[in-house]
Amino acid sequence: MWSNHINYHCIMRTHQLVLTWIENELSAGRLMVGGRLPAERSLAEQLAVSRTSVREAIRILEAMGVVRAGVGSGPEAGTVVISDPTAALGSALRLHVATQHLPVKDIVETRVLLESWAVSQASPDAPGLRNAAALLAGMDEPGLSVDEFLALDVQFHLALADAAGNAVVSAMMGSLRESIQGYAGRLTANLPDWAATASRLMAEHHQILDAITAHDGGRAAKLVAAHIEGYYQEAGLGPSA
Amino acid sequence: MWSNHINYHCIMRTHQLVLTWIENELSAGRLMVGGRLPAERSLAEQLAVSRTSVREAIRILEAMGVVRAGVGSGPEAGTVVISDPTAALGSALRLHVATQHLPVKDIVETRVLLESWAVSQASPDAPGLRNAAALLAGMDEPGLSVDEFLALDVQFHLALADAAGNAVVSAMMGSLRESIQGYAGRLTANLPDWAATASRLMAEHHQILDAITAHDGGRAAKLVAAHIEGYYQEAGLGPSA
DNA sequence: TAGGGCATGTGGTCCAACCACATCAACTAC
DNA sequence: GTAGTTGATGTGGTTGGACCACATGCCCTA
Repeated sequence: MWSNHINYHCIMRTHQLVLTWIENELSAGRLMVGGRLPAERSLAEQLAVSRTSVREAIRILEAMGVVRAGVGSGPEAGTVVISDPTAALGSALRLHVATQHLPVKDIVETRVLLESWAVSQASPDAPGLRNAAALLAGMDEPGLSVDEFLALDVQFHLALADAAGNAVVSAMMGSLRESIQGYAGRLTANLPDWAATASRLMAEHHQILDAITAHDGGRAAKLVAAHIEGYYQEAGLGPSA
Repeated sequence: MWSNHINYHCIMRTHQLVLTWIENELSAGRLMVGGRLPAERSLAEQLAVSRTSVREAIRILEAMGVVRAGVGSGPEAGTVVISDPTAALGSALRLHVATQHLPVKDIVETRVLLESWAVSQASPDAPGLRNAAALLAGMDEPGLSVDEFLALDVQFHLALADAAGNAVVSAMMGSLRESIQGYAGRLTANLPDWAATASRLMAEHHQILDAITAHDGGRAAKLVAAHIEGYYQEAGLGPSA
C-alpha cells in the first residue's frame, strides 16, 4: 500500500502526499508524541494542496491512533501527536470481523497464543503485576454487577499482557479484546449460572497470578490457555464457530 | 425531526456516522466482499450528509483495507469491498514505529512468537506448504539478485504463517513484515558475506520445511525462532536496539 | 480592579464546481 | 456490413470558498 520508500517518482493521491510528509516528520524526529501538527489551513498552504486533502490524511492518522484532533483554542485544541496503536488495530480487526473474513475463532485462538506467551515471559516483579493483583482484589468485592466484573476482568487480562514488557504484544492483545468485546458481552447471556462462573474465573485468576509469582511461567501459560478457552466453550463459542 | 445540528455535535462527527452505517451494512450482510458501495454522491444524499464526509469515511476504510476505490467505469471502478487486514495493521504498525513508541525489538520478538506458533501448528499437507516448497526451489536458482532473493524469502515466510490456517495470525505476520520491511532491507547492507548468509538461510529453510513434513512441529518452531533471531543478530539488530 | 464582549484561531461541515479516467453507445467513414 | 472515431455518462480526485461551533485571551468598559 503506502510504500515507506521513495514515492516521489510515483503518482500518488494528494492525501497520501500529506501522509508521507507527516510520516517523514515523525521518522525524522521533528514531530514527536505530544507535539502538534501545523493547523490544517497552514499545512495545506505549506504543501500546496487543498485543506480537504490535508483533512483526509489527518482523518486516517486519527483512525490509526497517531493523532488526536481537538477544536477551539488552548492546550486541548489543535491536532496533536499521540500513540495509541491499540485503537488502530482494534478498529481494523473489528471491521474485518464484520466482513466475516476474520473468524472469531481465529481471534480467540490468537488471544490465547499471545496471552499465554505474555504470562510465560512475565517477571514476578514486573510493575504491572502489582496492578493486576489490585484488580483481583477489586473483583473479590461482593455486590459487583456483571458489567463491573467484566470491566475489571478486561483490565486484569490487559495487565497480564503488559507484564511481558512487549509493546506490540500489548497492543495486539488490547485490539483483539476490543474487536470481540461486543461478541463476548453477548456470550455472557448464555451462561447458566453467572455466580458460579465468576467464582471459578476468580479462582483461576489467583492460580495464574500465583504461578507467575512462583516463577513458573510454563504453568501460568497453561492455566491462561485453559482459562480463556474454558470460558468461551462454556459460553457457547465452540459449537457455533 | 431533530436537526442534524444537535445530532452530530452531541453524538458523533458526520464521517463517523457514515462509518457506522457502512459497518452496520457489513455486519448485517447487506454489504459483502466483492460488493460495491453506493457512489459517493449517492451515499451522501442517502445519509443526508456532504460528499466530503462520505469521502473521509471511505478514506478511513481504504486505509483499513476494507475498501478499494477506483475511478472510471466498469468492473474496476467504484468503491468495492475487499478484505485486506494486513494493509491496516501494517500501516498502523509502521506509523507507530515511526513515532518510536513501538520498538523494533518488540516487533521482531512478536514475529518470532507468531511464526514459531504457526509452523508448530502447520499440518504437513496444508495447501500453502506446496507453495512454500515451490518458493524454496525458486530461491535455489543461481543468479538471483539480493532483492529477488529477499522478495521470495518474504513470500516463503508468509506461506509458512498461512499454513497454520489462522487468518488473524497470517494478517499480523504480514503486517509485522511490512512494518519493518524498510528496516530489514537496510540491515542487509551490514552483512559481511551475502552469499554465505544466503546459503545458510536456504539450508535453514529446508530444515524447517523438513521438520513440518515430519510432523515435528516442536522442532520446526525452534528452527524458525533460531532462523529469525540469527538473521537479525548477524545483521546487527542486537547491539543497537 | 472586576467584568463582559469581541477578535482570533482552531477543527467540523457543506457546497459547487472542475478534472482525469474508463466504459459504452451512437455515429461516421470505408 | 464492418471498423474506427467520437461523444455521453458516471466514477472517484481535487480544489476554493464559505459558514459554524468552540475555546482562549485580549481589550474595553463599568
